Amino acid sequence: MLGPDTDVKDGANAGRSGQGGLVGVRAQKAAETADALKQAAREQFLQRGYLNTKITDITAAAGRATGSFYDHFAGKEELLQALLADMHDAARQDVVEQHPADHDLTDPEQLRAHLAAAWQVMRDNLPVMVALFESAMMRPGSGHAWERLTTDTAMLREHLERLRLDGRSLPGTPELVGAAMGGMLSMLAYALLPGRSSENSANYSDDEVIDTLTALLLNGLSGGR
Amino acid sequence: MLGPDTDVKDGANAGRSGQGGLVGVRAQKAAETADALKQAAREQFLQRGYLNTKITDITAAAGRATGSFYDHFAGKEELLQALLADMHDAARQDVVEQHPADHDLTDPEQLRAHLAAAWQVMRDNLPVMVALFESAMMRPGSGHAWERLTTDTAMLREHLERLRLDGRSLPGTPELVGAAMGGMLSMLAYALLPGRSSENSANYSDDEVIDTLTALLLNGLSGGR
DNA sequence: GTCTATACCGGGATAGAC
DNA sequence: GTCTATCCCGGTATAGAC
Repeated sequence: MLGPDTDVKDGANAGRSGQGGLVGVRAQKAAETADALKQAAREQFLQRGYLNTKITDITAAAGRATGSFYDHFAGKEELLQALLADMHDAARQDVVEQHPADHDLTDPEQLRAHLAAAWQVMRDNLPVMVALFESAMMRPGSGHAWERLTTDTAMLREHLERLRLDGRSLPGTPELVGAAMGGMLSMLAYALLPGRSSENSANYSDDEVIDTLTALLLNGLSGGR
Repeated sequence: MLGPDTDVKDGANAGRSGQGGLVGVRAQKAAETADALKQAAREQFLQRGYLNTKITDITAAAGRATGSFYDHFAGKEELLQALLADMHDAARQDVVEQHPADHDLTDPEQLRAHLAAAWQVMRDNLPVMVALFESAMMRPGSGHAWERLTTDTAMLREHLERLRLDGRSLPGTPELVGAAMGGMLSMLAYALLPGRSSENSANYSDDEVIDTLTALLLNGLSGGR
């Protein structure tokens, strides 16, 4: 459970070594190392944070030598991009297939479903989320933070624009409202999700958080009255 | 406009140098240097971010030598604490005097006033806010982020608790709702405030932001209907 | 492909002259 | 009190052996 599996998986391919199939045994081992590094990076990012994680932390956790890192990635930044790409690949189909017909964020069930989905995505990809969060927070005034906020809430914004087209009046521009909602969501996620429940003083279940956000965003503090 | 004023202000006191009054001329010069360093730090934190700012950036901006820094502060962290203390001192009376009688966040005017006040405080103390934000974001899972979120929204939480005592039903626990609101606010502030308007793609006036947040928090997406 | 060993550098922190 | 000069460490990145 500690390190990623280091056992060689190319047994089927390695019956005759040296000769090598078209794929290449070495290439497979290389891919394994790259994967091990990525997996170790995820663990480390979550535990120490992205900025605090040193290259040596990653290689050590992966059980590889320091120098090996640079055989696969140019640096920490590039590794993060790779993780991001993996995440997108994995998320692509999910999003597409379960994002069907109507969108009305005014409907309690739909709003809740959207919030829950977003929350789940963040939970499932915490290491990457944390890393992106930190790297975006790094340059105030550069617009990076705002950029992330708007791109991450693109889907949300579309729904809000649809609402507006349907003649509903929004609290503000779809962009700003979406950013506000997204900021709220990601800030809470960053504050609550990464903590091991024992140590963290806050003890809210996912359901409780999502229920609260749904109620707040749906009817505000006045509770619809 | 570049560096802080280096002209000596103790002219009234320095008529006879060497002898020295009870205050001490050197002590005054020292205080000036400390102030210059703090002021320079604020500028640098805002421009480069807290984590990116090197000691040498601060001393250079203050027009002092590197070594001088350590005659006044043990390190960057301690400097930040000093800035924080200054901010609290300055903010103390303002908060106390203009925070009178009734609190009903359900009242549009009062909610707006509270949001506007919070926004203004953040704007007025951007460098410190940015620094605290970054340093809190640094250790995921440590609870630091959650801690900041809850302490920063202590006042908000109290108001919410009062609401609840008055029999109003809230979207969730005061703590969680307050954290959500605070997260939304600080995230937006971090994303919007530090940008020089020209470069940043987002161009929202303070009023527009506050109006939007007021409407969103008051009645939610459904707009009270 | 992966290792060990090491060069290299940014930046924090200190010593001692002025 | 402040400066200059320097030490020193953590951490990145590379070279070359295996």
